[in-house]
Amino acid sequence: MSAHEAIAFLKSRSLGVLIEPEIERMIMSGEIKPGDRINENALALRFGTSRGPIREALRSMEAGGLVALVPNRGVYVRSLDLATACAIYEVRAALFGMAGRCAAERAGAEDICRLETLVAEMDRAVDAGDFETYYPLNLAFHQAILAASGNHLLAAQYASLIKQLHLYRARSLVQGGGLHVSNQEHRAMVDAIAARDPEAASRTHFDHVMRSLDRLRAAPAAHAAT
Amino acid sequence: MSAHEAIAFLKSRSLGVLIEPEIERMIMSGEIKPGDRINENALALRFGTSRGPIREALRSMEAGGLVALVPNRGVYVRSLDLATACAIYEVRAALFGMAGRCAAERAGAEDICRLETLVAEMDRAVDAGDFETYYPLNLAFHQAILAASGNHLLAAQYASLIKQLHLYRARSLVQGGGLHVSNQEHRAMVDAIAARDPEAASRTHFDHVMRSLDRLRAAPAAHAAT
DNA sequence: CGTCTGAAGATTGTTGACAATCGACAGCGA
DNA sequence: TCGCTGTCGATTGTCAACAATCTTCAGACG
Repeated sequence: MSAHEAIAFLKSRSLGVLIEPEIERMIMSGEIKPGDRINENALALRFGTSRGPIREALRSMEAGGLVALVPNRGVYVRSLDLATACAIYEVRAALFGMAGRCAAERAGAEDICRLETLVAEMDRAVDAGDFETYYPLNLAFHQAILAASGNHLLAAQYASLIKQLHLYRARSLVQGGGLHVSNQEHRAMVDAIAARDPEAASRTHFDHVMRSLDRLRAAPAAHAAT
Repeated sequence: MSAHEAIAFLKSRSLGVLIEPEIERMIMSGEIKPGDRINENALALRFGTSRGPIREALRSMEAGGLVALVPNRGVYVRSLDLATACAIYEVRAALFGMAGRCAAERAGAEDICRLETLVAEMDRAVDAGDFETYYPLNLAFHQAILAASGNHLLAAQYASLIKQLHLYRARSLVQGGGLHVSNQEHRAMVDAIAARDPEAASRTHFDHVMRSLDRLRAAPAAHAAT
């Protein structure tokens, strides 16, 4: 498969496309923080390219909501306030509800099996108090549902929202709230999918995200002014 | 206000940003058709710029799902097959359901008033058999609901999906199906919002789009192979 | 007659340089 | 001392040119 990889690498050779996920990684890892200005020259120097591909990558990321373009002043990593984060959660809830509904209608046996396995593993992690294991399992669980929905656009849009949520200043609070043990909800979700009950699946998935939104709203407004 | 406009024009001066909606218009108007290849030189010549801003605009549009980038071969106007169009409809239904729910919770009196006015006008257009009037009213009605939802992201994502749907080859069929007089559904939607009933609003809005999806699926597969 | 090879033309991907704009700072005046 | 103005450095926006790649098409070969 190394030949395939090499071909794929050569195929995807347009520096802008290659650079974009790298800049995304820099944002997600915290190397560049929300509100920071991005210097095109510095990035070009870092990646050993000219500014053209950098600008292309940034324009693509702007459409994805990760950065904001300010004319004649450069691109800034977007910084989300509470209201915007809540708006994202609402959209996310709508998408996730639909994902549950579609999964209930279309999930294959192996999809359901995988979901049940993940819930079981999360149960074990919760019992052991091992949140280090729980968190990635939780991510994998949500992604497995999106995959089971059979709707690629749905999955892509959802992933885009998750990325944007990383730009919320007080996201640690959200993550902390997310660790709120909600595996009972997860089990209800899988049960609805396994029962092929689209309505129940839609409701449980939707409510699952909306409860996170409630926790987000209830969290102390610990975001500093810019 | 001409001074303000001039200032706004100067402010937004980055050719890429200015060019992007222009290319969109060319696609929406059918000047460029789905599947067509876009020649950067031709566009640059047409707009009197160099290829740089053109490429930036295209990269942004690619993120919006209007065009597809094929390495070393150029950008193509995306062409949607039936399955992809259905996937878009599903996401659209999810978003629109959420929009109805939010509108039921947050719409102002003037929002509801506007919605009722639009439904009344559509009623009149239907009675008169004036579909030429009905169609833009229908668009305005949907947009008014998105505005009443108070969620800008929701409105933006919805608008993006509508644009993408224009790329479906047999979209005339969809539009024809859309002209299927559904003003009773519209009235039910507004009633649910006016009654401040989020659940009913969510359901009516969601079903409204899903019924369009059913019509789309039922339509004869009149799309030619590429 | 069909297929393969190779060169020509066209188009994309990328670069470095130039012009325009913005923010900061020193200097001047009240 | 405070506010205004003009200049300087830094950065963005844009361009024209170069290199690499792909497509096309003519011609040779089996």
